[in-house]
Amino acid sequence: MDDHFIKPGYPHDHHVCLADAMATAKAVCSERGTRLTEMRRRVLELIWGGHQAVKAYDLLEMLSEPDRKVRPPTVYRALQFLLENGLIHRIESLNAYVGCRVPLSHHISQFLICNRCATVIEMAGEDIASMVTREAENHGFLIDSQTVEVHGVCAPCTGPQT
Amino acid sequence: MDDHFIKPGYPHDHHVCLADAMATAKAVCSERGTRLTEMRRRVLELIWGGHQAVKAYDLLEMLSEPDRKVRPPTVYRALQFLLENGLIHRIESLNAYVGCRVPLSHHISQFLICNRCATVIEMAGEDIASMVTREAENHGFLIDSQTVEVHGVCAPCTGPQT
DNA sequence: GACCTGCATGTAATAATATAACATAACATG
DNA sequence: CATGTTATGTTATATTATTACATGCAGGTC
Repeated sequence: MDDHFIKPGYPHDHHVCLADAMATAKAVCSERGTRLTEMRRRVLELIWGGHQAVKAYDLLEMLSEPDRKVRPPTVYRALQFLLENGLIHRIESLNAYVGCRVPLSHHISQFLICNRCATVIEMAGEDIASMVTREAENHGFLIDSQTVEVHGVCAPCTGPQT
Repeated sequence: MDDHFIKPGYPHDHHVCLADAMATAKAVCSERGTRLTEMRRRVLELIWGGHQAVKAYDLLEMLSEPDRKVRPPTVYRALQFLLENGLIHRIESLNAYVGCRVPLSHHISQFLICNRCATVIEMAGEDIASMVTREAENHGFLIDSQTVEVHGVCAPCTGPQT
């Protein structure tokens, strides 16, 4: 299998994902004139610690020191910033946050969520998105945002065969 | 427009929806040998009070009397029962619950959610569902359940024209 | 540099959503 | 009616998120 396309859930050199994500974030913010502050950078980095969705209060813990506790608003504000800038997604069915691979059209989200290993795979199903749009139009519905969340078992978790 | 197909969001004779839903629920439970108890029936009825999603704690309030307070577990248990029997859906992006129009395949949910009037329209997009399934299969992903939640503005809320 | 301004973060309190654990009641059935 | 099962009641608490107000810090302007 081509190494170039990373499949979350399979072993891979994750620090490439992380580095990529951070570089992209920097670029996006600089282009938009928004500030990727230390706190926001740390939160994004923690979320990109893997391909699992991360919970706000887990971030809180990870950010806190015994002496220096971080409080919820701090984390939620960083999350809001990252969401607004399309750098992360919220997985509604998990109340958790995951790094975005395509920080452009962030009102379209499509996820495969593994119930075993919790890995979240972001799909870029143009065809699904446009079919959803068409269906909505048939109802005279004006779309703001669309989300697809699929739960199940990812390929590595079903075993090598199948 | 044909009166026979009710469009949530448009004026209609809602007690037909309600009556339908309750009759279906009764049938489903009787067929499955599960019990539609008084509490479950009341919760379902409240949820079917309209085509908006209803929050658990709003149900709590509606069920409580000044003297006789209903507690969270009671409501959440009723909700769980109704979910398990495919009589309601949970709207993840709202933390709220809405009546199900198709109490069969309840691990496929597709909703149009109006940001203005909060009406939830359940779609039955076979084509969307199968495209999602196909896309998941391409990733070697084994589906348990799939959810589509689309936010935007429903037809009546965009005005009569458009 | 001194000063302002605006954005970012800190802090305290609390709201909103949901579950665990155990006690009691209602129901079905031999 | 005794018994096991399912449903509900009750208390406490866990989890997720926001409001409101105080403080700090980065960048521009004089």
